[in-house]
Amino acid sequence: MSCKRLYLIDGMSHIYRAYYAPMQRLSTSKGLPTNAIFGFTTMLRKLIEEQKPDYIGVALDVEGPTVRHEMYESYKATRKPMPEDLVRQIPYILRVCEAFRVPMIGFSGYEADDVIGTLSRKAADQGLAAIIVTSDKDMFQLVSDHTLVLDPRKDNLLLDAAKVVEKMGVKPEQIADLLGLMGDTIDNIPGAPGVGEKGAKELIQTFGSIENCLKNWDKVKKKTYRESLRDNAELIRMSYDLATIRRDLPIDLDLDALVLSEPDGKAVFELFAELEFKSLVNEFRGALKVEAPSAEWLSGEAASDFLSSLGAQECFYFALGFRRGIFSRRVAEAVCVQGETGSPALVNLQDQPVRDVWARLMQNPAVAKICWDVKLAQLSQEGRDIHLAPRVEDPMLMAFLTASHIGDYSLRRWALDELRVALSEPVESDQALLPEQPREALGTHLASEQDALRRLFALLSPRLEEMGLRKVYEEIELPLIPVLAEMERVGVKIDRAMLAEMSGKMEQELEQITQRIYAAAGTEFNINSTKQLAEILFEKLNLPSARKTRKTGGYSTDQAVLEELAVSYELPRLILDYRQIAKLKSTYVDALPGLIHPQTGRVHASFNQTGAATGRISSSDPNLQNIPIRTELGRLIRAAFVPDAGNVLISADYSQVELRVLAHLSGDPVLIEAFRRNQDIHTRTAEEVFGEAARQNPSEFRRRAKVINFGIIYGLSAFGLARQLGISREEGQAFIDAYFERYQGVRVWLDKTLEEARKTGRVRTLFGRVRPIPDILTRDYNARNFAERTALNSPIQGTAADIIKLAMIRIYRAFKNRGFSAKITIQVHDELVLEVPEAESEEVQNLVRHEMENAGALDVPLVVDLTAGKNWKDMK
DNA sequence: TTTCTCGCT
DNA sequence: TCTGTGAGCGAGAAAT
Repeated sequence: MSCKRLYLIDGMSHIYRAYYAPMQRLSTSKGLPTNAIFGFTTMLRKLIEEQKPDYIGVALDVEGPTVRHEMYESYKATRKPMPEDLVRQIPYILRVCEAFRVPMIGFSGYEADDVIGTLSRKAADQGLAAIIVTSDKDMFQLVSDHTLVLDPRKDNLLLDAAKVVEKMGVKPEQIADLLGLMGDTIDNIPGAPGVGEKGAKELIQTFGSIENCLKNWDKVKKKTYRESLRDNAELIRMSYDLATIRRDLPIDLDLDALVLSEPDGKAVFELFAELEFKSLVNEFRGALKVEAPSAEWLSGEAASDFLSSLGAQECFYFALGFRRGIFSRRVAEAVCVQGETGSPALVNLQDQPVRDVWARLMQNPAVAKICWDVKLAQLSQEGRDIHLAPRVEDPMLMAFLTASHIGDYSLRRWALDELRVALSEPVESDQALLPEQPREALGTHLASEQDALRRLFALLSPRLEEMGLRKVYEEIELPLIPVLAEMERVGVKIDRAMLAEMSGKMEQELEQITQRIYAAAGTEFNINSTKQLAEILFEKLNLPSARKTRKTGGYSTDQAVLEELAVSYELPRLILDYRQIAKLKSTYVDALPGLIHPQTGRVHASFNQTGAATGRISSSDPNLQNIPIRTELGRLIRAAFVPDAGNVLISADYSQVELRVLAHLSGDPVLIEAFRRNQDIHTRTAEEVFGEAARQNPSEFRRRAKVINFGIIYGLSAFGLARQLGISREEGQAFIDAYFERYQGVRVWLDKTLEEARKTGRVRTLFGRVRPIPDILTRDYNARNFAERTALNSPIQGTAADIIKLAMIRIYRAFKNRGFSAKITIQVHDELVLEVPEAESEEVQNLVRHEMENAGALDVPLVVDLTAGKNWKDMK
């Protein structure tokens, strides 16, 4: 087609389809659903890009009754009102159209269909091709030589008159007749009673139109149709009118307004940022003007004078520029600093005299040092003897505390979301930053980071206050920074030779198992590939497949599935053996030696303070919180974690800390009494729930009670409990009922916590840490259930996390105060591992026990189990 | 980059 | 009646 093309988008049809599309739930961190907005946006962009329209417009319904309602009061009466979480998205969809400069057209009293009908006719009159973008069959009646229908859901299927006949069995101009007879349940158009799709098609094909059918009703063979036509002429005519799209509304075809134009980049960027469409934001990032605050490079005396002058201020803000050192650890080499008053300035930290002044400033307790990620600032400067001393402020931790469900606490993300500032990529290299990097680019970047963190601090500090988080921030998170920094700096010693030996043995064993697997499978394949394995098991060997994977629907080959199969077949058992060894070898035995620092000879993992929404600490590079212990083979790896000569490892473990927290939070008398008497909690639960049976077979019923006790903390269902214990759902429910019968305080607390979540949208730990629960009232069944479990688990897990954090701070301070050289080296949620000079061991053990047991002040005692040893495996 | 699997509390 | 049904993490390998 050589003539210009006008694309008329049926807005309502796309909005509804986007909303109901089987896409994963999409919503912003603030809880605004965005699935329909996202779907609509994707459709719009794809259409523009692929079709390159000359003219484009979106037709939308206008609120209020239409001529069709006047015609027939039941019109669309069966249609449910627009779902509330779609209603909320409509204004944003309008903003998407606006930002992309796609005109929206509606006409009061009529529907979007009528607007499209009218504009497509006018376009045809002017020699344009009109392309109606819709998935709605009603629109087929508009198809002609100059008007086509495009269905973007069906791979851009373009329908002309011939295709309509093929699909519907009638010509485009007969579609309204067809619909008039068969009716439409969605729009509640009645049609001819007793005549459905099949009958309507036949009648129209025979008689050509509704009028002709009515005229010749007596010639119809089938009795029901004949009588329906005879008795319902009025109804049928009205139905025809309802189904007929108007093509004569008094609206102009203003082609100048419909010309496809460039999107409003800034508006698109800001809208996508607000909607948290990450990839789309990136695409439009360039459109945003970065108003880079300017900062001047100072050197020599000017730099020293500037830094000295900051010592007299109340606070200063700084952003560091990093070079990448060993294992990607960062080394600070430049900094942009701004006082509470005055302009920012840039300083090269490679200059020794300047650095000395900077080091003194960093230790000046009179001035507050404000920086995004203080622990990183600390660790990236320690090689240069620069240490941060109180007071410090860390807006990153404020961000974490005020929005712990977000999960991303990069300055970049927060500058984007809260300030609508798109930071440039960080300037980082393996070389020295200066003079490698142009001073200008580095300076601009650091200045914009510094400016962003200063503004975020101003924003987040009051928010912290409003949310009642000041105490957690000042008494837990800030004091924890130096504790974690020291853990990372000290690291842990790994016995490289021991791991090398293990690796060799495992290699041999894997080789043997591999051969047996190939023999059992009858072919060689990549055992690590779940896809290839599934093919062998379930297609080649035809073993019964139990489950599909969640995302791609492939056959699952996880442990549970293989265990099940291993009862009857050899191959799955071999795979399980292989997997265990391969996992341990690749993840631990072979990976750990590579992380030993060449200078310290130790492994320095990161302990991330913002890694878990509940307030737990996470560990990475390597993760020291998942070193094996459950299996004998895995446990051997712990023997490679050793102290330096003359030192000993001490492990201090909270006993049942989460159930004790539950006892305190719920105030349940039975639970509290059990802990006050220092009873075995699983045995006690077994006796409470199962009564006499538990005394007959204590070990079995203790096992069941243990599953229930942990299940309660995680929000277990009858189904889950049944699966875990291999019992029926009904039995599972009976156990849960029996549990709550005995622990009524727990039931009350769970209900109260859910109520709080529903009322406030958040839950809190004992110490006030907040976890927002945005999905607690959503209509999405799965999402809501998930939110409920989160709401119940977070206060428990989070309070336990608060307690051990407080204990760590107390221990750290006590060590400093009393001059011990003992160091905390690892934290595993309810366990601390310390490296201690043998001479200090006994005193330190007493100290650690005391500080840990008194960190919580719960209504039940906190109990700590202490062990010591020459490696992390053999602890006694 | 995403998916699957599996190590820990 | 059924849906899908236990929290929080990080890492390696394969597939995309």
